[in-house]
Parts: sequence; C-alpha cells; structure tokens
Amino acid sequence: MRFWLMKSEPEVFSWTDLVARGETGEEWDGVRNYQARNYMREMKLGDRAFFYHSQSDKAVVGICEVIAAAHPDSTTDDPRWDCVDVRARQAFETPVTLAMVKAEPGLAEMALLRQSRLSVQPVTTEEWRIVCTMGGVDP
DNA sequence: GCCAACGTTGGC
DNA sequence: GCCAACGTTGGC
Repeated sequence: MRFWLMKSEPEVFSWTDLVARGETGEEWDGVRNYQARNYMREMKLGDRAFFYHSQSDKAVVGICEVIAAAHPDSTTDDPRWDCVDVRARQAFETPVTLAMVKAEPGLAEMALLRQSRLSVQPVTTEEWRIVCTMGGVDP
C-alpha cells in the first residue's frame, strides 16, 4: 500500500463534504496537471491519502482511501485527464497545520513543502507515520 | 491583495 | 527548440 496527499480548497470541496458522501465516496476530478494526474494513475485500491485543506485552512484534516483506480475524469471530454475515487476513512483528532509540518524536522522533505503547488503528491511511509502521530490517529 | 513559483501557450 | 508572455495556485 502506498501513501499520498491530496489537496482541496475547503470552500470548494471539504473534508466534511467527503464524509457526507459516505461509502460512495467522491471522484477526485478537476485535476489538470500532468504530474498530479500521473500520481493518480499510480494509485491502487486501498491506498491511503491525507486530505489537505489548502488556502484558508492549510491543514491535514483526515485520511481517505482510494476506492476506484484511475478512470476518465467525468468533468471533461479531454481524454488526457484521469482521476481516482476516494472515500473518507478517519478524521484527525488534531488537524496538522502547515506550520506544524514546517516545524517538524522529520517532515522537511515533504512534497507539501518542496512543491507547494502540486495538488496530488506522494508521502513516504515515515512521513505518514509522523503526520498520523501528530494528528492523533494510528498510522 | 500581493507575490513567488511554476505550468502552459504561442511566436519565432 | 527556445523563450517571453501569460495564467494559476497557494502561502502570507
């Protein structure tokens, strides 16, 4: 199983919105960046991803699970864009803010800091463990 | 609201 | 194939 981080502006689609979708989950559509798309194509069923609120919130707020491998993005006819489906799994006890990530030496190499504009990014096993611990959930 | 970083487009 | 112009994202 691999680990990822996916960003969303909470004003557009929030963690609460994903929780409301329940087991059905939601298509992670709208990504129009090749690197982010390629990462989604690498995702497999059962992979876990942090749900990150960008812009107003700037915090990892929960963990979601990939429930459908990459397929065409239903919001466009352009065949270049694929996306996966995810469902909410577990909310963090404590949101892990961007400031907290920056303050943690073990997370200095995270793509979240290195490539701030990338909306879908890989997370290492060690980074996953650290962030989960900070968030108050079992890795 | 501003700006840095970075991706895309289009002229040459 | 290069590069200037432009658009978008996201942190501050």
